[in-house]
Amino acid sequence: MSAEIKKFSQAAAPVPQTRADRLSASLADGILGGAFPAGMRLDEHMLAERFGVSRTPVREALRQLASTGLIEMRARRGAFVTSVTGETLAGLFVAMGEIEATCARLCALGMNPVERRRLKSLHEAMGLLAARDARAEYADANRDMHHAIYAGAHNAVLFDIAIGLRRRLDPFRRAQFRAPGRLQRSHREHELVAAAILSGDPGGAHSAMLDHVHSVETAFERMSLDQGLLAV
Amino acid sequence: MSAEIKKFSQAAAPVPQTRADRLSASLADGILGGAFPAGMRLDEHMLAERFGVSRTPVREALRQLASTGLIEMRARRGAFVTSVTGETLAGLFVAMGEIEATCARLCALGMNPVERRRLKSLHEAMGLLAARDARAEYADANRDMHHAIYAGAHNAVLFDIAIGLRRRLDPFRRAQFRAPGRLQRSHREHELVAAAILSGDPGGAHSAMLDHVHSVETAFERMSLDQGLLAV
DNA sequence: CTCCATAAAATTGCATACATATGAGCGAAT
DNA sequence: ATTCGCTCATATGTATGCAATTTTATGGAG
Repeated sequence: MSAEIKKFSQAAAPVPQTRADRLSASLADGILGGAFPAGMRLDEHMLAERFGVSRTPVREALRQLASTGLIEMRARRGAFVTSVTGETLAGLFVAMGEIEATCARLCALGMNPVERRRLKSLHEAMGLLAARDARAEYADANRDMHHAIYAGAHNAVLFDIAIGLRRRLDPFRRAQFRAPGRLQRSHREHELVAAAILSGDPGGAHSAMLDHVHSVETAFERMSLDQGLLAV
Repeated sequence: MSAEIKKFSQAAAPVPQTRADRLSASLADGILGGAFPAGMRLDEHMLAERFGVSRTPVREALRQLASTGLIEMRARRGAFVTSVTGETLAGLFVAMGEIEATCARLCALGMNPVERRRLKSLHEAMGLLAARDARAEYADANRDMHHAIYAGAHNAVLFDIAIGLRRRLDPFRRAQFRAPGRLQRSHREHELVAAAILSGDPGGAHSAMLDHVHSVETAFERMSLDQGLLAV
């Protein structure tokens, strides 16, 4: 898989060589992991001291992160962790669903035999994981499956867009697999998507994927309501 | 329109306040205008001297441009103007078509009466321009029309993606309206898109928009073959 | 007590200087 | 003649210092 990602991805360097790149990755982890909560002001001096570097690579890392949507920069006012309101989150889910549905449609139209076989075996492996209720492994396989669909669309631009959206949504997706019975339901939805793609049904793949992402969003909303994750 | 853009757009500042922002805009213009040809190495010292600033804002502008796909940065090797091969250009057109088709579909599902009326009047005005063969004005109105469709999807993420793609394709779209009869044909295609949206036919809007973008791509390919624009 | 104006502090923006890696050029050995 | 390896110039990466702007604090007037 990593070869495919590397082939398509334009921006991200495989091994971050410069301090700014490493910082960018660390900051992204910190934001996604919750160390830097939404809305927090990211002071350049503080970050420089915290990571033991000067302000220059910090500034470049911030510029880089701003382009991913993780932070927001306002001239002469500093960088802020993007505060995700319920509205923007819903917008992200809708966009993700549309992009993934588009990829699925293109997969149904143009996946080659090798890609189809891989998609099928991935899906079947996930069935076993779902039966065992192996959540962590299922989540990993789920990521691979979705990436395979992005790649199967055979379009570098859509691939990058999809990867970027997924990165932004990742922190909010993590919780949803904890819902009871979610794995099995996710797998049933995948079944519809995979079947439509493998049988060459573009319209079916499109709507099946839309349904799936909508279901993920709903599962997330339930979890967030239960746990009070979102202050909407 | 500008209010709508401002409302949805996240990143771009309306008035570039910092030198890095101004530089970023200037460099983008230079690249899109042909002053910096594809594949050219963008030397930081050269740019700093050329624009009368230090390397620091130049570097920040380059980072910003890298995220738009206009240039490509390799660690310790410098920045290069992205060389658009025929393949990547085709990928851009496909992605643009899919995104625009998705927006059109969402428009058909959710445009409000005000937006519908505006879309209709924009389309009708373009009919007059096409009849007069007023190419420059038609191109402007065409941009407004497509922007109205992006906005009508009611999704900030998709809006930003669509605007970004359009920016990247802009230099290649300019020529296509010079093809004889292109305006009239473009307007007939718009007719199908607008009718489907206004009648609330999501599937029809989707496919009509896909057809339209494909037609734009074809027109561009003819022009570029005639003029030898692309060294494929 | 509230509000506004002014000034001080803090933070970002920019410039300059230094460190380090890349790649071109040259020379020697095979 | 070709290739390998070394040296050195050049360009990028990083650090630091100064300037400009924003924000906060403070003092006085209403």
